[in-house]
Amino acid sequence: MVNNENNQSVNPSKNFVLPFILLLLSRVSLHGYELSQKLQAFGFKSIDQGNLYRLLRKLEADELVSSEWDTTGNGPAKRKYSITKAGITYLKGYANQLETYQSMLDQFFSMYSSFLELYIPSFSSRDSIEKKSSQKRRNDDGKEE
Amino acid sequence: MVNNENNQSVNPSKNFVLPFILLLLSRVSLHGYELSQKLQAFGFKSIDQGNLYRLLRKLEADELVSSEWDTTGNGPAKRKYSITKAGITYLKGYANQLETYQSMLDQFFSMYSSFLELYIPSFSSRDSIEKKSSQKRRNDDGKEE
DNA sequence: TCTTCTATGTGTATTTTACATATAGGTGAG
DNA sequence: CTCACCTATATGTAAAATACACATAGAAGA
Repeated sequence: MVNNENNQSVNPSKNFVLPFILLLLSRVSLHGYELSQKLQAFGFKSIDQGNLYRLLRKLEADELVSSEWDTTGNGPAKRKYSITKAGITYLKGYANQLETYQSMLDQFFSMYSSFLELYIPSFSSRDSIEKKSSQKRRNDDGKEE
Repeated sequence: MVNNENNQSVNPSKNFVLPFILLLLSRVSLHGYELSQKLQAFGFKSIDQGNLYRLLRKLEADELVSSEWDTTGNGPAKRKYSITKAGITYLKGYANQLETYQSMLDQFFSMYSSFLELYIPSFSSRDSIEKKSSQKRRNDDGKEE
């Protein structure tokens, strides 16, 4: 599931959630249930709990994360996950893939704007397509041309 | 595979290529081989030809596209695909999902910048993270603040 | 003739995802 | 005290998606 260095899938549809998990764990150790909630906050509306726990065990087997039981606090024991050095390396690789993905989406919406103008002639290009983007991008020189 | 109106997957990892196919067909009719090439130009580096043709037949069965044999021109006969009215409706639905996806990526890279600053203190935020984005986004008023 | 490119497919194993279910500690209502 | 509900982790398995191999066939050119 976790591909090796030269085999990281370029197809963004594979394990999309994985880089998000690694990124969250790069900040602070979390257990599965917390991860599930943070991922939902990220926009993953239907994380399958069972598969998430299975994925975490797989990541541990691949040594991208490590875990230990946390019996402090109340409620059932929690398995607290931390990222490993290898996990950080993978995070960087996945981030590169997500950039490609992002640029594909940019291309999609650029073309989609034209589509809307064809099908809905009254449509003005600023409405509703691009406004959900929470961030802007800069060029290398920091200007925004 | 193609979910109905109330069941369109929020998980962007499912059938990521599908909205791109519908978008391409919304502009001009294409046959599978052409689609394959255009998708590669979009950034899909490893479209499986066999699965692409299978997906197109599935889309036709679901009436999101229609096809007819094109025997003009030279070379083997081509199956020319066109988008249907239902296909256009689905395209709009998928576009909404991709917006969510885009915002998730924005959140990812926002957090990832902080990560890099922690792990690579000399990192300056304009370098290498955001520069691969081919496009910029505007606010609703058209300015780029 | 042989290779290469265009073009469309099928077969099938593997991987991923979806859905159901199990276990168990803790909290609060009634 | 028992029942519902939340936290927390996990397994079993069916369905869907993807990867990889291979088949067929027209046309072009060496």
